[in-house]
Amino acid sequence: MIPERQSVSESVATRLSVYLRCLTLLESEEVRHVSSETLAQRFDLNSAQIRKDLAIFGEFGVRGVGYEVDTLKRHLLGLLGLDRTRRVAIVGAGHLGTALADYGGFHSGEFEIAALFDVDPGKIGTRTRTGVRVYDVSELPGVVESQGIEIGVITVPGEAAAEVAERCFGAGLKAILNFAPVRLNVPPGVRLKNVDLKINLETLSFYIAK
Amino acid sequence: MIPERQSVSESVATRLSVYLRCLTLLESEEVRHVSSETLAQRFDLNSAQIRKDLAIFGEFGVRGVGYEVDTLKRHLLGLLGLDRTRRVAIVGAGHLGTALADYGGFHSGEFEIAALFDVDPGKIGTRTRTGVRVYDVSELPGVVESQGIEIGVITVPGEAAAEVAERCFGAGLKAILNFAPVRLNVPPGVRLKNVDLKINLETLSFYIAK
DNA sequence: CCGTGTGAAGCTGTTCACAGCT
DNA sequence: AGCTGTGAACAGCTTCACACGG
Repeated sequence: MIPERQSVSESVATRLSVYLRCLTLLESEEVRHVSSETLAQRFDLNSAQIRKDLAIFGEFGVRGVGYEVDTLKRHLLGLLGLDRTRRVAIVGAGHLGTALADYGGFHSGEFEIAALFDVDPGKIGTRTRTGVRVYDVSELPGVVESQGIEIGVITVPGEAAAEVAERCFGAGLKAILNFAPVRLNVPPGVRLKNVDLKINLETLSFYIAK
Repeated sequence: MIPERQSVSESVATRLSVYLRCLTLLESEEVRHVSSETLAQRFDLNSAQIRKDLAIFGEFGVRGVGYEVDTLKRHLLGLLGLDRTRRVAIVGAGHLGTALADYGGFHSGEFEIAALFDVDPGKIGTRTRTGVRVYDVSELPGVVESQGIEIGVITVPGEAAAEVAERCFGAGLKAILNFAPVRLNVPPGVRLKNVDLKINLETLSFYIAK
């Protein structure tokens, strides 16, 4: 009935996260119940898709009534594995890495940036503005283990990314968000997502060209 | 024959950018000619897809031979509108905005971060490490016009994003890269791409959950 | 009667396989 | 002979439309 994670498509997983955000907004407006049609109209989604996405994981709605905002939100938090704080390590304490470490958007209890890593002796031992500590990359396995870190964010230059990725896998990280402009080969069981800023800009450029 | 930009799918546009990167790498290795099959094997792509993507825009290859690296690269640069430098404005001179402004990955001649914008009087008039100047957001239309800026990057907090986006449209920007965690409504003719870090992390979290 | 959950239809994007050009 | 360019097959995702349960 409930499918293997690997088999659920990226689009569905992404939309679950979108639905969660919509519900959080509705909750702050003290809306108690919502139908898939109302959700769809309000947030520019397709109602059938919402129902189908949710139905993959169970029957969260009530026929003839709709979904209870609070209940559905808790279900989504559970599905997304956000019923407990997930700890994140950022490898690469450059400007981007430290900006992400201090980025307010993550500090809602779902994610905690537990540590930064770098090779620069001048950075190791320091802390960011919000107090995230910078460790030597060689300490990655130990810190990941002791702090219960599960997700790695790679913000090193492209040349260093492949080696850093190997270290992340070796340290036991099971999910990687990669900002380096290179394609990484991941072992089975590890999930990778790329955020390639240059490719994003080039794609935009394509549509305004000519 | 050559299709309207709007009709070309996002995936194709993104892959053009990927192909460009592959060719740049081959060029640096002084490889002169390449077949779709070689490209596919080397960079883990599908050869039929490469051919089909390229064939949308013209006949860039030679049957029985393959593609000339240099020629194809120039075609791709042209298609992506990168045969001249595209100027970019970043709105939001916080840590993320300044990190992006100084990010080395852009400085290959294709893009130039021409200006930063903020509302904080303490930031206005300053420059980043690499010399990008911070302007008052109210100066957006004037600076966009005088500097020939075409692409906007939004790195303001979610609450401010909708208003900032309107200012970008008003200033005539035709492409927006949005880092704020909100869905923006764009007028026709403007291209939007979202980079939502929280959604990326939540999607990763989904796959390591349970 | 209303809105969910879902089979079926429709559509988009990917891959195959080969005709045709060099 | 070799590899591109491309119609046809295929796969996956989205949307429709309605049966079913509250």
